[in-house]
Amino acid sequence: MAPRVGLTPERLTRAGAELADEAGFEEVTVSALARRFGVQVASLYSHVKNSHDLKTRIALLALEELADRGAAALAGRAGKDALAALANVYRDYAREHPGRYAAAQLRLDPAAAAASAGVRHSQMTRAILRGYDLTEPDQTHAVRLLGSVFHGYVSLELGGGFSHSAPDSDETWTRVLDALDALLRNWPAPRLP
Amino acid sequence: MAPRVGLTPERLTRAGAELADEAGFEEVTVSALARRFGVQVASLYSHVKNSHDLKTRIALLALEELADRGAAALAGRAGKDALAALANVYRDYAREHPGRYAAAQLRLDPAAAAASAGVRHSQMTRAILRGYDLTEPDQTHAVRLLGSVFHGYVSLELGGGFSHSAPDSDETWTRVLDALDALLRNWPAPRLP
DNA sequence: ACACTTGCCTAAAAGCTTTAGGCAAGTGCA
DNA sequence: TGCACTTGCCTAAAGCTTTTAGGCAAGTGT
Repeated sequence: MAPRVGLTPERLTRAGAELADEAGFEEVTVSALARRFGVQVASLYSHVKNSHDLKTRIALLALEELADRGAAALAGRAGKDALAALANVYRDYAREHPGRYAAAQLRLDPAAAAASAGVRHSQMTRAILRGYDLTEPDQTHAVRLLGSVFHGYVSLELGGGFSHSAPDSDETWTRVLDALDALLRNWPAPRLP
Repeated sequence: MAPRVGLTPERLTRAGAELADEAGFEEVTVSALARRFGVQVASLYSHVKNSHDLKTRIALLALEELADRGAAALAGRAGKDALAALANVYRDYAREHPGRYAAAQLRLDPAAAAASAGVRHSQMTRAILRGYDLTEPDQTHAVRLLGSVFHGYVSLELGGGFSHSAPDSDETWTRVLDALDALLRNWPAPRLP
């Protein structure tokens, strides 16, 4: 055995993300990761504080990757084009990397959350809304709605909620994007009680 | 110690649900439950197949409770009234019982899923759509959209995504419901490419 | 009163987490 | 080149969770 394998927090995080995609995020464990590197379990504790720390790092990696993809997809697009592009980033990422996507759903403590790419995500959604005519408080409402739909749809679809029933989930997805576009172009005023 | 505590699968499931709400669904463990009943760990294995079985039972309980509340809330309501009532059932349940709500998100194997209250949930959402003018394929699209928004919003809100930023999440929630109502009253035709 | 069922017990193996302390492979500096 | 120093991975060990196997005695039915 090579005396030094070259462990680093970054390599552990990447390997953990791969393991999550292959076996599911719940299977990501310090032991499993050590096994994967052919190394004793205790060795990982020099690079990672504990199991929770490892999972948090994977979550932060996933959020960064998602934000990077989102930024790339948004470049040069506006309006419905931009809306669909960002939405597809989330959906495609979740399908390609289900374990990482699950990791991104991890509840982060406030410290980690502040240092995460979470802000970039809401900024990207807000950027999309520049193509529509919404004033300030409504923009925030719309950001939250879009976030809810993207996350909710992807998460239900990944859980198998839409499989085995017609029509096809792809068709619903395009119709949902049509509907959101229509809604944003015609955002309703607050309803008086 | 009383020689027989009176364990049953039902009591274990209920106690597990309470534990989930108090400590979080990840803390629900056969050991913790045994501790709570003042009983040896191995004793639980006569009533519950294994850890996964226990969690599945809690998930099924939560789905049933949610469906019951939904049915009660929907009785005698239609249109936007019904929409808001069902939506609030999800949101309120998640706030009152965060652990149970997390349990309801558990990936069920197809067997358990078929025996779950999942069908009642989509039927209730479909019932709401009777107050709007949608024909068949669009109804399914709308059911999926509503499910996504309800689940997505509640889950982001529970994760703290909307706290510590103005405006208040309650306000966004009512505006989101207004928006969904408007959207359903004005459901867009498929956009031709 | 009897056998029978069954509820909870003890025992034990196996896996994951985490801490403490050690040795030797690399690194820096004279 | 040789030395001290850092640090990467190791062994050891304790604690907790899961799960199976087998046992005794509290209830149940006849």
